[in-house]
Amino acid sequence: MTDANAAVQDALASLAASRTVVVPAAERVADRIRAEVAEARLRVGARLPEQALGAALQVSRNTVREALSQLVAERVLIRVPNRGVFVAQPEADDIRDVYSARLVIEPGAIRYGARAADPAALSAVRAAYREGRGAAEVGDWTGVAAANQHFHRDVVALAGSPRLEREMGRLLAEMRLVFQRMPQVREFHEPYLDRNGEIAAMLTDGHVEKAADELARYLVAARDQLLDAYARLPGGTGPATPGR
Amino acid sequence: MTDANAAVQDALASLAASRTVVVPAAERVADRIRAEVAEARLRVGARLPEQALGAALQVSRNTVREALSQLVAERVLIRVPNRGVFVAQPEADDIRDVYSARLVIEPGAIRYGARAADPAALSAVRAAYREGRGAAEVGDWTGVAAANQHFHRDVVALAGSPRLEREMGRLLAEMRLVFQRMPQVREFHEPYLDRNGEIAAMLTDGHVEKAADELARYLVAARDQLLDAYARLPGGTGPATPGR
DNA sequence: GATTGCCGGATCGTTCAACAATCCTTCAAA
DNA sequence: TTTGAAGGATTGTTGAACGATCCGGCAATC
Repeated sequence: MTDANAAVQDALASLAASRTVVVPAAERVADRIRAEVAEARLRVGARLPEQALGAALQVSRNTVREALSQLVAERVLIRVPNRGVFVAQPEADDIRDVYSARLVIEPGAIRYGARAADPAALSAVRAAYREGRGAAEVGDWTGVAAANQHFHRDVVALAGSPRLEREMGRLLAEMRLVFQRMPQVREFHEPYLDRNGEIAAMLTDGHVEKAADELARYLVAARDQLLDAYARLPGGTGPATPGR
Repeated sequence: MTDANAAVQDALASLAASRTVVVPAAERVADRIRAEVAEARLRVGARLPEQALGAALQVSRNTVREALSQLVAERVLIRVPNRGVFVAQPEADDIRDVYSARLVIEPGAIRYGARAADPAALSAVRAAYREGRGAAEVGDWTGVAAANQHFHRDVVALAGSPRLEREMGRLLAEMRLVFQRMPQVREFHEPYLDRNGEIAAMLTDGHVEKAADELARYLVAARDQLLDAYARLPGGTGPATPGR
């Protein structure tokens, strides 16, 4: 390939990229709010008034509505008709449901996933475990929590299904909302770090059934620990959406 | 309980019900379009112009946009920025992805589902199989196809997770779009009817691992048969969204 | 005949203003 | 203390308008 052809190829690639970079305003607003929630700057139960949000972000109220609807579809927010949109506040039944879904998806991905024997996918699972180990060694428990999510995300990536990965992303976003109300990050993550390592090792050694069964037991234990802590929260576990 | 108390109770129940019956216009529009697609009156690739739709349904264009966005989030429609919204037209990669997801979720629900041993849930699976058997006996292959979807829906219900059931509903909606392009309903469903019955029997007999593994093989076979037929479609398998 | 450039029309994404409906809070009356 | 009414806030929807984008058709050029 000559230099002239390479230049044309570069220009075409750049043009194609520029065509995909234009992001509609509503999507930008949704991205922004999603990040605010994910980083816990927007707390569970917080109300997002359309008017104020439009003024703050310099977009019209209609655009805000579109963005909020997108996040409602992702279950990050919840819309109460005629009352407003709130950051979702998962309650005990939500936790049970999320774990019921994870209990099928995660061991299922290990046992039946199209990439369950793919060295690259397995390597990502191990890397996520090591990321958590590294964070724990410097006492960065927020980092341990993040790495734990990467671990579970990468387990589901064994499925080789973008659709399933997106749904898992939604479940993990809900888990982050759950943990917003849990100050004791260390308590909920430290006991599972070694278990992540064991599961990763079983996977690497090809013991998929053992790994799947161990992960199922792990998820049951984690769910029960969370439900126990939730039941002891101040203010109890009321409706999933508070008053304004 | 006296008659006067019963009347008050009735009135209160009626009032509570009326509070939940008010459906926002955008949601009614989305429900309407969803049904048109599910019943194949709106074909894959069809374009849905906002203006015309608003005039036809007597709602404003903004309300149409909200409804369309909801269906885009469900993957029933696909939005091409600045060009319009189209009924999604799954291509080969979409089929691969949907099956990769189902290959994890369905056997996973059998193996790890919270309701995998629940007699009522297992009874629903058997009933769906019998529904298909009944439809086949009168040559109603559309009915066989519908019963087949109920079968798979009810397998996933073994998970005991409303979130997972909703996601499965989306995957099944996509399968219906796939089959819109397949005139030979009988060919794609008849071979699997007996297999549905075998899986249901294994479940009833408590052979969950055998049932899960058989379902995985079934899904692989179904996927490969579909991909083979898709490759032979007239017009080939182009981009997932046609021109206007 | 094939390619390129321009123009017009259609319509999408967004904004704005307005209105009806709903809900919540506050205050006064019983 | 309870009930009812009024006021204010805001949500759901409508309609008009405008800028941006895209596509198709037509004419000019090679």
